[in-house]
Amino acid sequence: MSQLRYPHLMATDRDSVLEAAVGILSRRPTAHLDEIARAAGISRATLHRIFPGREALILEVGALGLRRFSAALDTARVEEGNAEAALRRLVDAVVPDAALCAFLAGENQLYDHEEINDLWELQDARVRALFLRGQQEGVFRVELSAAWLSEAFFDLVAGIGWAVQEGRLAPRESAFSLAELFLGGALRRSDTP
Amino acid sequence: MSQLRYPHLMATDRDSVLEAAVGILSRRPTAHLDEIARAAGISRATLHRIFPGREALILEVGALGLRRFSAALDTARVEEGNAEAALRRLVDAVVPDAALCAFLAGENQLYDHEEINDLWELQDARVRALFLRGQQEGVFRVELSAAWLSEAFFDLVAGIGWAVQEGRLAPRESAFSLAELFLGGALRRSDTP
DNA sequence: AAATAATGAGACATGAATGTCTCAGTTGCG
DNA sequence: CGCAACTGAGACATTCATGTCTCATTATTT
Repeated sequence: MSQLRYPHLMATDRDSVLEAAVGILSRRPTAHLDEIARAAGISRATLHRIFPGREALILEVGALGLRRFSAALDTARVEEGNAEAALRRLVDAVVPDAALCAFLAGENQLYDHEEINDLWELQDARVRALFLRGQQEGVFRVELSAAWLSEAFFDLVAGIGWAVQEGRLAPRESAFSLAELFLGGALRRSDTP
Repeated sequence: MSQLRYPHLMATDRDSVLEAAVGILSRRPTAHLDEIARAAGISRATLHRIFPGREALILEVGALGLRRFSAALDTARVEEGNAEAALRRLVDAVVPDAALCAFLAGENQLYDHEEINDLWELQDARVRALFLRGQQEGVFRVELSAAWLSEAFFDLVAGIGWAVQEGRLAPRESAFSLAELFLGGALRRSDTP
């Protein structure tokens, strides 16, 4: 196989196909391989040469999403400093891959794959830990469980991904909109703490 | 057909099947009809007798979701009184049907059906109008667009539906968690306005 | 209790998406 | 220039969900 020959080039090639696939799959998870191949600018035959089949493709999309999300957590250094600042850094880091996260959130078929599941659990735990830490530091509200804060955060990231992809939200506004709504809520306040 | 014979009984029967279908479809939109039939406690043959086919079933699930959501908007009287109070009423009214809304949010296949699309647009406009009114009244933040507030609200409703369905959130906490996070955000505040 | 209707189980055909193959055209590299 | 690898287009078989049908069983009504 060629990926053994040109590992680096092949990796970016695979990733570019995967990103094209996300663009289609995040909207319609049942899209035909034909459509995905066309979106990636390659033929169905080549798509099959890169990924053994649909299942493998979906799996790799999930793996890519988790890699990106993991990298975003690293970039944002979520374990360091003030919890609110850490979350804002996470928002900035994750917004570019929001579409990928939207796919992850909606695709529960991946959850019977052990390796993917473990990796997801790992990243999810990091996010939950961030909220728990923030609650202990008195930064985040304690009336809302850390699990729900984490869940809601993912939901809104996915929502950002969908909204941007369908042109309902300007990409430049996305990070601000996500951070402000999630952290500050919808209510107007006279004094900003 | 029997629905002509016992219109009322048949309606509730249909709805109960549809609700069972939502339980499966909101998680896995590609679930086989076999699985849906078993979840509804009927055979695949009977499922076919009630709904001509998969497409018809999906369509009716969407229509049910929109009926419920429309009814929730009516029940909450979203056009009346203080916008914040109206939204809190809406949360209470919509939470019982959160799973249905989660399906609606994720199912973009319905959007090429004119009747469904129009009905959806109507309800969506009511929600947007609520946020716009709230902004004009000085209740909701103006830095976030009404469109995004509406989008985010749907995302969180869907998230509530998923979380409850998968046991990650207690049903009794769901309305509180949704309203508090959406309205107040994740940040702890010294004074509650 | 008899008759009628509804249901469930299963067989069967159909169609669509997938997986596999071949071959001609293209690109890239020596 | 020539060779090797890669790609795209298409044909083909296969698989599987769907749609349709029949028949025995159950329930419902009269």
